Amino acid sequence: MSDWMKCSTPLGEMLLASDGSALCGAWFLGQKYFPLLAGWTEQKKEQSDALFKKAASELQRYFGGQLRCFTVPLRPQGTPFQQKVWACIAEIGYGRTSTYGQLAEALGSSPRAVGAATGRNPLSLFIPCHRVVGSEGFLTGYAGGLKGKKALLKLEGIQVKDGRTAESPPLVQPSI
Amino acid sequence: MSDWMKCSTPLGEMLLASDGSALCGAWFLGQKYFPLLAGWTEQKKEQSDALFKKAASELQRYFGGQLRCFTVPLRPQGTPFQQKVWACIAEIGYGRTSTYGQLAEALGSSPRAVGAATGRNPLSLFIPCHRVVGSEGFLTGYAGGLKGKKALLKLEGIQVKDGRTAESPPLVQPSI
DNA sequence: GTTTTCATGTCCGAAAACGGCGAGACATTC
DNA sequence: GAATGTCTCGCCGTTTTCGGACATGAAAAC
Repeated sequence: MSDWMKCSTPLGEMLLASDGSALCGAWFLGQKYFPLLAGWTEQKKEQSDALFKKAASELQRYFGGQLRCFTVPLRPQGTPFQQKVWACIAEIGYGRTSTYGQLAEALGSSPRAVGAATGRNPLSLFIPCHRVVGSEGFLTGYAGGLKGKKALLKLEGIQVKDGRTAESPPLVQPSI
Repeated sequence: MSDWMKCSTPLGEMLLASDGSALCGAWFLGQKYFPLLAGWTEQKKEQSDALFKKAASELQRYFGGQLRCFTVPLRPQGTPFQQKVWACIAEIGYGRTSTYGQLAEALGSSPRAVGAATGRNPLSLFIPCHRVVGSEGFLTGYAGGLKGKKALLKLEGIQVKDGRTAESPPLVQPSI
């Protein structure tokens, strides 16, 4: 149950998906995990349109450096564990980073599992998984490519040098 | 998401479950397949109460021989295939029987698969799976015990002798 | 410094096991 | 010959099991 639209960003084209009342997908074209959603009733079309409009506008402002916190309603779909991971990631503030290990500890899970769940994030950018890096600050992976991850971190004011973030052990931090 | 109540019948105690707007479970205590339903909001309590009242009353009249067709709204939960099987079973009229094989043929499936789905019927009595017997009329199985199945068939006017129904090849028949 | 080795939790796909059956093949009775 | 009984095998949807694959990290070995 989903409507979708394309939307272009400095990192390449994205696909936005809505379930009628909230954003449930934001993928880079051609990224690895790309669930195809099915089923769709005409009636939700209008609400989706409004949603997309807002999402696209927020993206634009984000990339312009004029927005630090998304307000589109989000409803990512996944397993209970994945939802928990994504919820944790959502709390990492703009310009901040956290590590797979830290998230794992907070969740009483393992870094590996967190990594896997992070990789399935259906809401690139909106759920800021680009703010999650390896324990030593290495970027390790991103749906939009490591170059994309680097660009995003730089946009948010985080130095990336030699493939890793500058500040040694990054900290979790609630958003403003 | 379900509220429930106990209810006693000549075949033993039953548990009735509601999802707030329809009956979604009617199990004999201690039967094999007994899905535990979770989650429940207070607000649906009242509707459920009315539902249960009606269900219990219909059961009583059914056992008294004064009711041949249940009218409580049903919403059994199961896989698509199970739903189809249960829908088929629901069409076997009072005092009639069908076989696993006949149902299988009607569904383009196999007797074995139909048997399995029948065994998971969450709405004993309301979905009259006691009217489904083996190809030779043998009773083969029932959540409330074979004795219960026999008693129900007898109540509906079907002879059971030597563990099998009298009329040789039973027929499918729409309810009145 | 590196590199290797291992432990880890979760998810996914494939494969196997399991039924509230039935039909056909035989053997065994009258 | 029937009429009965036992056996085997096919049937097909579900459930269970198992084996990898991972956007990791910590410790041990060079």
